[in-house]
Amino acid sequence: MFVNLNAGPTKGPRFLGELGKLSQNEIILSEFRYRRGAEIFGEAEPAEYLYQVIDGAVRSYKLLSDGRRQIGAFHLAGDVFGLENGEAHRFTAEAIVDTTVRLAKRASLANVAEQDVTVARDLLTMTASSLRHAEDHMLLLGRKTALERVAAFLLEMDRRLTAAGVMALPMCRRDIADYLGLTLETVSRALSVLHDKGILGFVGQTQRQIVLLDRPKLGALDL
Amino acid sequence: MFVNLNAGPTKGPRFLGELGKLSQNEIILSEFRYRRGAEIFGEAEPAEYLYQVIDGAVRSYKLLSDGRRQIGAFHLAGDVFGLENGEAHRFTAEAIVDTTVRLAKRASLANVAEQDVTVARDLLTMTASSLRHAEDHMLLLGRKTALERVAAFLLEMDRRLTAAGVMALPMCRRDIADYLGLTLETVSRALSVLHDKGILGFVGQTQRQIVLLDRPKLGALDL
DNA sequence: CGGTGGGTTGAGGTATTTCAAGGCTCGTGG
DNA sequence: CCACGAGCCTTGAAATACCTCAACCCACCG
Repeated sequence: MFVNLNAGPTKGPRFLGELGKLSQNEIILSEFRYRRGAEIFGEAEPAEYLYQVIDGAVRSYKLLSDGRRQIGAFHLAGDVFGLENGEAHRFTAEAIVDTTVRLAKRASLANVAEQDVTVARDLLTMTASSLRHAEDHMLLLGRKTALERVAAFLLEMDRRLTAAGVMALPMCRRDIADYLGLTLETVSRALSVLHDKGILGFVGQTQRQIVLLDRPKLGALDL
Repeated sequence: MFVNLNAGPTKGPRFLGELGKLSQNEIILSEFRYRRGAEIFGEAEPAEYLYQVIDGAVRSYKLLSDGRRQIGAFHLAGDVFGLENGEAHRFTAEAIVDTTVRLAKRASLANVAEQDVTVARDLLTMTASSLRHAEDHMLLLGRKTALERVAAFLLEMDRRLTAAGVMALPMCRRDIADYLGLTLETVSRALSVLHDKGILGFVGQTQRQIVLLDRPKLGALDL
C-alpha cells in the first residue's frame, strides 16, 4: 500500500517551525493523519519528507525476502523519523495506532540548512541520536538473552512513555518480538517470568498496560 | 589501557585537510600510529578527537559487564570513526593490526563547521553513513541465520578490501564472531560449509586470505 | 623446541523457535 | 442480546540452530 502524500495533508501547509529541535524557519510544514496499520512510506521509496510524530506511534522496519522482519525503532510523540541523507528511505514506516504526524519537505530543509547553521546542527544532532540508538540496539540484538532484551525494552518504553505510573504499550507482542529479534512467544514467556517474579504487573486485561513494580531488579537484568 | 593522546602524535600536527570527505580547512590534523591490539579510545571516555584510518584496521565495540562483546563496526583504510555528537565515546576502539590514523580535534572541527557549511554537511554525511551501516547490521543481527551472516560479512569485506582477487582479512575469527553475534566456532563452521560448497577458497595456510569463487551463490545467501 | 595464539572439528547441551491448543476481548451482524 | 469470528495473548511440548566444552592441528617465535 502506498500513501499518496500529494493527495495528502488535509490541514494545508503551516509555518509553525520547530520540527523537533529544528529552529523556527521558512520550512514548509503540514500535518497528516494515518490510520492504524497504514503505511507512511516504504523502503526504497524516494525520501521526500521528514516526519515528526505529534500523537500516536510508528514502527519502522526492514523485511527480508521471505518475510522476516526487523523493526529498527519505534517512534513516539515528539520523535523525528524518516531521517535520510540519501535519496531513498531505508525503512518502511507504518502507523501502529491512529497517528498524527507533521511533515517537512526535505528539499526545503536542505535549502535552509545551507543558510542557517543551527538547522544544519539540529539535523546532525537528530541523526546522531538515531545512530546512538542503533548502536545500543546492535548490542542488544547481538549479545543479550531473551530476558535481558525484554527487560531493556521495558526500561526504554518506561522512560519514553510512562504516564502516571503505567505504560500503555501501543504495539503488539509481534512488534515487540520483531524489535527485539525474538518470536512473539518468547516475548510473552519473558513477560510472564517477570510477572511471576513480581517485577511487573498488568493493569486492565488487555496485557498492554504495564506497571513496573521493581525497577532495580529490571535494571539488574539490563546488563 | 588508556592511550595518552597528549603524549601522543609523533609526527606533529599537519594541515593536510580532507579528513575523509571533510573539506580542506584550518582543521588541526595529526597522525598517530597504534600497535596491534592497542586501545585508541575507550567507551565513555571524553571524545576529543575524530579519527580516520590511514592504514591498518580498527574494531569498535561495546562490552557487557560479564565480558560479552559486540563489535559495531570494522574501520578500514579511509574510514572515519569516533564520530560523536555528545561528549563521550560510545565505543571502545582498538587497532586490529598495526594501524596509522589521522586525528582531528573535535573542538576545532565544531568551530569550522559553524562557519563552513560544507564541513557541517560532510559531518552529517559521515554520520548518516554510519547510521545506514548500523541499520543494516540490526537486520543481520536480529533476523539472519549464521550462514547468512557470514555470507553478508564476506560480501561486505569483499567490497571493502579485496585486492587482486583475494581478501586478506585483518581480523581473527573471534572478532568476526563478535561482529556477527555468533561464536567463533559457528563462524568457522560456516566458512567450512562455504568452502566445501566451492563458494570460497583459502590461499596460504593462515585461513585469513580468502578468495570468493562463486559470488552469485554467496549473494543468494545474503537475503 | 616448547609454548602461545589462531583455527577446525566433534559431541552434547540448551536457549529459543516452531507447532499447536486454548482463552479472552471486542466489534459486527443476525 | 447473543453468537460468532478475528485478533491478540498465553502456555505446553517437541524440534533445532547455535553454543559450549574439548581435543587436536598448525604456524610462528623466542
